[in-house]
Formats: sequence, C-alpha cells, structure tokens
Amino acid sequence: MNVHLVLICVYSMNKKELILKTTLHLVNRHGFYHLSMKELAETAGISAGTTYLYFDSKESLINELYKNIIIEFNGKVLKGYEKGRSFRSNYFDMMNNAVDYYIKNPECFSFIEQYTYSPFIFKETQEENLAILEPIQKIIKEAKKEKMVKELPETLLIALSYGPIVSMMKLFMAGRTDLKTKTTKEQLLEACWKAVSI
Amino acid sequence: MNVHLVLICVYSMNKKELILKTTLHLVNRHGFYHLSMKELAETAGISAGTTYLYFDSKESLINELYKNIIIEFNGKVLKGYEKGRSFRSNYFDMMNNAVDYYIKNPECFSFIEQYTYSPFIFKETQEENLAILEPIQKIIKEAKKEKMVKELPETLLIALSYGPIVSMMKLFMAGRTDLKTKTTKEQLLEACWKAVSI
DNA sequence: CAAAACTAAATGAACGTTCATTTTTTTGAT
DNA sequence: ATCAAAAAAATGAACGTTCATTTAGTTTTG
Repeated sequence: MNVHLVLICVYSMNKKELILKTTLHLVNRHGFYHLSMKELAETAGISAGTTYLYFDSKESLINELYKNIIIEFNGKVLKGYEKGRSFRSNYFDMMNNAVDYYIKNPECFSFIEQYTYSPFIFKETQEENLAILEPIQKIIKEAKKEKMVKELPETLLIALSYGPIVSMMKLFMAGRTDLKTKTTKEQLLEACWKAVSI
Repeated sequence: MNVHLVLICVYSMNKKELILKTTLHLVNRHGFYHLSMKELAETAGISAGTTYLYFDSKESLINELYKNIIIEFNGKVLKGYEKGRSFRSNYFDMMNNAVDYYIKNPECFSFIEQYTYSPFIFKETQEENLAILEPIQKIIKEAKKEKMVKELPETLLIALSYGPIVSMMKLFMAGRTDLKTKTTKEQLLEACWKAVSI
C-alpha cells in the first residue's frame, strides 16, 4: 500500500517535473510571449490535456515554476550562510553560490528576470517579485545592525550586491564576457564586497 | 505646397506617436504577453486597421518602439559627456542623466528590461540588445585606456556601473526604496563611482 | 476489474491582419 | 472664396488561424 502510493507519487512527480522543465526550456526559447500549451505538450511528448491534470492553467503553471526556482535558488544561496561566522565569509559564500547557481542554470536566471517584469502575474505573487533578494537582504540587514557595512540605505547595499551580478550574467549570456573562470568571478565578488563593506 | 507637406507630416507623426505611446503604456500594464492589437486600437481611440497603416506588424511596432527609446535614452545620457572634461565629471553627469531618465520615464525602463529578455525579437536587433550600455561602455573604454579606472575587465566595470542602477530602479518601482531625493541618488552614483574609479 | 492516468478530438473565444468601403483632406480650376 | 474631383487616411467587419481549455473515450496500472 505505502509502496504503491510512493511509486505513484514519484511517477507523477516525474511527469510534473517534465512539464515544468519543458516550460522553462520553451520560455527561454520563445519567451512568455510565445509559450503555447500545444507546443509545450508536443515538446514534452505528452498530450495537450495532460498538462491540465497537473496544473490549473497556463498562468498557474508559470507561477508554480517561478516559485520552485525561487525556492531552489534561495536554498542554494542560504547554504553559504552559517550563523556566527564572519559577515565577510557569509557574504562571499552566499554571493558565490548565487553566481554559481545562475551560471549552472542560465535558463532559471533568464526566467526569473522575465517573470519579474511580467505584469500578468497573480496578485499573490506581486509582492513575491523581490523574493529573489531575500537571502542577500537577510545578511545585509544583520551586517547593518552590527555596523559592518557602509552607512547607506539597505536597498542601496542590496542593489550594489545583486545588480552587478545580474548585469554580468546578462553580458555573460550574450557572449560578451567570461564568468566561468575563477578570476572573473572572484573579481566580481571582490568588487561587490568592496562596495558594501567598510 | 510646402506648408501642406509639413502639415501632413506633423499630423501623421502625431498618430504614429500616439500608437507608440499607447503601446508603451499597455506593455507596462499587461506585458508583452498580453498586448492585444485590438485593445491597443481601442485605448488609442483609433480603428484596428489604422495601426497597420503605420506599422507592418505587431512585432515591428514593438521593435520600433524599442529603437526609439534606446535612441532617446542614449541621447540624453550622452548629453552628460563633454570631450576633454575629466573622467569623473563625465561619469557623474552621464550616470546622473541615466538615472534621471529612468525616474522620469519608468515605463521606458520597464519596457527596455522586458524587451531585453524577450526572445521573439527580430534577428537584426538581437545584437542591439545591449545597445543601452553603449554610452557607459564608451567612457569606461576611454577611462581604461588612460588607466583612470580599476584594472578589471571592461564588462565588469560596466556591470558595476549599470547593474546597481537597474536594481535600484526595480526596488524604486516596487515602492521599496526612495530614489527621487537628491541624497539617495547621490549615494547611488557615489557608490558606483567608488566601485570603478581608482 | 476498478481506479487512475492519459490521449486525442472538439470547443469557442481571441488573436493578428486584411480589405472593401467610408470619411476626411488636398487640389486646382473657376 | 468656392467646389467638385482626386487623393489620402481611417474605418470596422470579416478572415483564417491559433489559442487555452474541456470532454469523452482509451490505455495503463495495481
């Protein structure tokens, strides 16, 4: 009984994941703008109706994908955080994890950026739009309390940390810069660190 | 004779501009994703067919709007550049113009960001995607030659300048930060300057 | 065999675009 | 200044297509 339930669960999870993965892939190829449920089904090798066994609508599919990515990203970034460690260590490890995640999952990066600017989002996620900043915001807040960062608005400190990463990723994805070599990445992180630390 | 021609020109320019302005407005409200030519016509107070007297297609309309905004933005930013002046002065004035333009035209900022991540773009503009960085790239290149900036990759110096501006604008548009007060803007520009200058 | 998973065809609404027609503007002779 | 002819601009209904979603039926699973 239990075994059956688990197997069913795993199996359907696989199909659900397949749909999510295919969506991510297609959104990157054609954008939200041209994401078609028919093409999605064809690409995933399933029937058009199957998607609706796992998702209520196209929008909820996209929203769920977004939430999944945010959870994954924030989880990975927060792995660089250890309570009690120096701010510097936490900052570097978290920022490093963020960049690594984006380099490893460029489609997720692109999806998030597309999503952030799409006003068709459900109301509930409207405020979750900046959820991607939560991990960075967390340590900036802490560091600000302990006066380990410059006396600047919290938002500016976040922008000085996250902004350059996004810009570099954009340039990287356009083939205009390197980011995979240790040097460039370290230079990026070091520059961000200098911008916020005292 | 001449008077007639001029009047025709001005008149039709107005209608074209009306369509472009309405497009910008609607893209901000609903995203590319939900931009409908019918709604566009209704909102602009024109007939559905009229749009096609001025634009070949929905895509070319969007592309033309993008090009117009880029030209306007880059024009405004480059007004902060004077040959022979110090790098510092040029940097501050140009960056200041960029921020001012975005604050004054948040819809243009949002449109550009949406456009950058939309893969449905015509091939010809695929490379123009980073055209927004041209003015900043220009002075960074010059400053790099004269060793007025840190010894970092050109792309990183650009990312350290433009990235925080984009991030701050996003936070600003989400109502999460101030950016209109002189102080915050100056802090932003000063931080960018410190990140790139020696 | 019963339940769950899946398919394929069908549905109506919405889409971008076209085009025959109407309205508005311009022209040039009076 | 007037006005009919000509040209240009604008209309809006209609087009074929594509869309997201539903439904009824089939296959797979335990």
